[in-house]
Amino acid sequence: MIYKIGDIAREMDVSVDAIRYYDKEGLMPFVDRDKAGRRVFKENDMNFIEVIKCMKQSGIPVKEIGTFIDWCMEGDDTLNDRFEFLAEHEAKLEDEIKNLQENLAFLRWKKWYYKTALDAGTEDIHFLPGTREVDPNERKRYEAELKNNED
Amino acid sequence: MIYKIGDIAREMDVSVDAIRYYDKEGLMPFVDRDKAGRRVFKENDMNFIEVIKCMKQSGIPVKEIGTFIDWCMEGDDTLNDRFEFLAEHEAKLEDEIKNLQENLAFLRWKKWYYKTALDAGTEDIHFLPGTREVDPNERKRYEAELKNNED
DNA sequence: ATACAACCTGAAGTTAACTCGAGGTCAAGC
DNA sequence: GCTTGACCTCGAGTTAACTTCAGGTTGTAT
Repeated sequence: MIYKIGDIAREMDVSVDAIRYYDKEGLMPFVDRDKAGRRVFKENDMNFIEVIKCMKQSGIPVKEIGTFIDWCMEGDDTLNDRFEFLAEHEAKLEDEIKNLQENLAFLRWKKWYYKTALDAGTEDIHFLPGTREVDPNERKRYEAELKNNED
Repeated sequence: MIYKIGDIAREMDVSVDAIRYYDKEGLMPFVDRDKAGRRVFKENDMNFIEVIKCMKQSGIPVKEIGTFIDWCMEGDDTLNDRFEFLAEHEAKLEDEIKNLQENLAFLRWKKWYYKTALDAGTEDIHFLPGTREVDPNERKRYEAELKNNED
């Protein structure tokens, strides 16, 4: 089975132009061409495409992915480099996920803040009396309500 | 308690220039100035700073954060807009986290791939005999090993 | 046979989010 | 009184990752 650039773009969920850009930046040294000069991707190339897609989505810059792919082309001498690269980015991704989960918790508390304000018809319910300053205890009130709903 | 731009930069973990940029882009209409023209952040401003930090880290573009902050300045008429904004980004963030977790799982399988290759001294152990094409069964072998280690 | 969609290249353009440089103000410490 | 560090503005420069444009080739369906 072979694939054309459009198939790859669909598979990676990016534009055809983006694929050409990746290729130009050295992410696809494995790609063949047909006699008209069109890119032809083989079945085994899909392993690389999967790797590139994953790394892109994980926020690894194109140049770094290029380094990794270069190593893949060089053979067994670079096995350790590749392993360390992955281990490093595994750790980074773990951190990022943890951070995003904290951000998500924060967004949820703010959502509660606005839901309750909306129910009351005004944000005043969260302010210190007579001011427009947020009562520092409101967050605790939310956390308590959260715990309460865990039954 | 009041804070200066350097304090805010440290708190948000970005450069002082970045804070000035955010301000210029309309993210900080609440900030006061001292008589020398220096930015002065009040205790209540820290609520906004927290929101901005969270949204930035969640990947929300500066312009969109600006829209949200504008709504905050406008009062109770925009409560619903703000609630919907948060609900929308909550959903996006949930999706992104799910996606990153899948990417993390993929990175881990690739790490296993290279660890085993490293132990064997060659990537050949993952190739179909006589080729340089990855054996499609290798991933299943990894998954099986994963399950096995769950004891 | 001709239209059309899908592919190609090279070069220029775009956008977001900073970053840097030049030139200046101000308060505190020596 | 003078230096130093933290702040200021304005405007230009940078970078990554595409995107768009102009002009051209192919293979297939009507």
